[in-house]
Amino acid sequence: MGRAPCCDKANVKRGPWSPEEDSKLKDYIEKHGTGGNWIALPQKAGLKRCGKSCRLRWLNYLRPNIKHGEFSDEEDRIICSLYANIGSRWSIIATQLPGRTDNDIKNYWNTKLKRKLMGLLPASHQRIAPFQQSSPQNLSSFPSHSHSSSLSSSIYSDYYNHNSNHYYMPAPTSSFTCLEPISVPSSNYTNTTTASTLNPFYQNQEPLASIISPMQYYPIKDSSMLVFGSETSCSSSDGSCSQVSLGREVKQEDMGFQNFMFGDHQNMNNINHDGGEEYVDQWTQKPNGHIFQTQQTAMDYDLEVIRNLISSNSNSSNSNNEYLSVDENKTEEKGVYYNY
DNA sequence: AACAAGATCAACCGCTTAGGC
DNA sequence: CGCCTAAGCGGTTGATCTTGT
Repeated sequence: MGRAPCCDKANVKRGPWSPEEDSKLKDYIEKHGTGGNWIALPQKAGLKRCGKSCRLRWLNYLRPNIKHGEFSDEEDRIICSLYANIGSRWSIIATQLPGRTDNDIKNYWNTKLKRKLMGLLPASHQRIAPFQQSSPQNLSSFPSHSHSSSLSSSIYSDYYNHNSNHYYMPAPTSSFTCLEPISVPSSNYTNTTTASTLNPFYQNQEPLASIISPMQYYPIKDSSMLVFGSETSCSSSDGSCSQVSLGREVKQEDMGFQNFMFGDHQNMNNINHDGGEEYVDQWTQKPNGHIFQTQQTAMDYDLEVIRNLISSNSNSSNSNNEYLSVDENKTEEKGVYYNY
């Protein structure tokens, strides 16, 4: 048999939470924790709410260290970079932004950041799908518009600030630097500690550079294995502060299309040269024991990709499928599976 | 000042996944 | 192994706030 039903929807309060309810929930959780059972919690806490609602309220609002207010340029960068790589996996993105919830990030993306990225158009035109207006040439001229918004200028500041401490791969034609401005030391990485230490922003966090786009870093001389460490910051998704590591505990679905590099040599990535175009063979071990090889071009993602994602998402109710379709254009699965 | 339109974001909905039975 | 439910997650909604006319 299964478990008891979630809640009787007819007898639960809905809508905005009152300060009294917030107080009750917060007090209860601070004293007793969630007990691993959200369904039973509201009754114990004296709340006439669905457990699901309590969970959401706690995770998105009442939980300690929740950060509200303006997103920084750095956060903007992280969000758009991750979005380019993993799509709308808000909970995963949230793990890289301590204090931010997936809901927050999702709202921010949908209401502000997306528009910033598309902000090359006047505000009065931004509701029109840009891809139906812009030629590829226009898109590729993005950097020349980079001072049109704070986001753009911050993003491109690194693009223009070429120096030996930055590894980035400006795409030959289009140059989306959301993907690029994470500073990376010039030495080859072999472990998380190195990346984290040399990137102050990522101290105590994942070395995001490796998540954003591993592909962007491989041209560094020879094989530059980027390895995820463990994540100790709270995930917005479950509030349990469990270890969330994109490299180690990422869900199966997150691994299939994202060419994350993993520690423990679970991945064996080789750089190849094929007719002048670099690509990477990636060997990704899935949780089910399969080893999954993908191939990806060196150019990886750029602004156009993000814009296409935005565009295709707005044209479809199934954003996941849309995202994957874009990804599939970039990634050629060889369809080789190895069972352990 | 009043109204409309747009922007924001908390909350809900519904689907997927994991795990108990 | 299949059924069932809780938890988790992303998409969507709608109330409220802000801005423009």
